[in-house]
Amino acid sequence: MQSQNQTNKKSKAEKLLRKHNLKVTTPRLSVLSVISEKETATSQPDLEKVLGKSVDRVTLYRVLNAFEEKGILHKIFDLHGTATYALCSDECPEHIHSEDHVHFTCSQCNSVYCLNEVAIPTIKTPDGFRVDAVGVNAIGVCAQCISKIN
Amino acid sequence: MQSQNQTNKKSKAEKLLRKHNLKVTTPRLSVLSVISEKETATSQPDLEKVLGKSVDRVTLYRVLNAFEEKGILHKIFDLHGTATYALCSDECPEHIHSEDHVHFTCSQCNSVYCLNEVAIPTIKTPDGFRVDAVGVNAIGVCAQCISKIN
DNA sequence: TTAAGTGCAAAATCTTTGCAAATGT
DNA sequence: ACATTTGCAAAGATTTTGCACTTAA
Repeated sequence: MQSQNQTNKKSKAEKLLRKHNLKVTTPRLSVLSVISEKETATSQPDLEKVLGKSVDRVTLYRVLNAFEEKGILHKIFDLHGTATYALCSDECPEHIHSEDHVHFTCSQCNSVYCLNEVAIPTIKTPDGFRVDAVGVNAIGVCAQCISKIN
Repeated sequence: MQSQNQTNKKSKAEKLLRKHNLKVTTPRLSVLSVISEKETATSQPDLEKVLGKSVDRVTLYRVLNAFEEKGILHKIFDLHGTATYALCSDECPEHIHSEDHVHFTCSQCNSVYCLNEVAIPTIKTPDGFRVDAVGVNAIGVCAQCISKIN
């Protein structure tokens, strides 16, 4: 069952890469694996820690950039301006990242959750501004950290 | 009239500094001057450009950090993750920056506008999450850039 | 086979830290 | 006069670039 799961994930990742004309390589699979196993967006430093020396730092930069370009991942900045990455929910058109869902950032553990279920409110901006997308970032304490605090 | 304006601004800035127990120095006044003259949040690189060599880069870092700590400025990250700074609307409590207003980021010119007038909607998060603050970031095209496009 | 991708070394940036000199109160 | 703040130099960290070697298709 565990291995079944692994297999599924692996083939999913492979399909994803092929769909975007990216060659299936070890570093790319590793990155996808780490990111898709986490519920929260993963920061670049975290990725480096988890992947260790199995993936070169420079390669990591290039893999993440490629994934972002292709619309596989989207980049969110946490409270400290550190880049974090999460799988695009469905199909992000390349180079356009609407991010039209709510991000929740935990001020304790610094995790970024993508809350796809929560609806985005409509914002009325003044003037002659055109709004293309609205991102909502809630800051607070996530369930895990709340239990730790108590 | 111009000089009258200058004088007003100057004394305003001075009061602001004194209120927060910060000494009134040339670099600090320069930074406040640049930031308060712009309608949009100013990025650190922009500040460096405008201030030139009149203010040391390291000093700029420290001035901005001090201002953020004291609640004089708040820090927003633009689409590229670059730190930008804007005056806190009223009185931010020190060290806490709820940013309880809407930010509008122009995808053309990368400017960040603080829309103090627009109300923040209430977000209902699931689970056992505790929400402390909600930030809303609208992405689109600002009035100036729209006219350029046409 | 061959174009794409990786890893290493090295450059270019960005940010922080330590300390002596300058400045505001 | 004295604590703060500044500027410089230097350390640390982050990100980018160039190029030879490797690998997937």
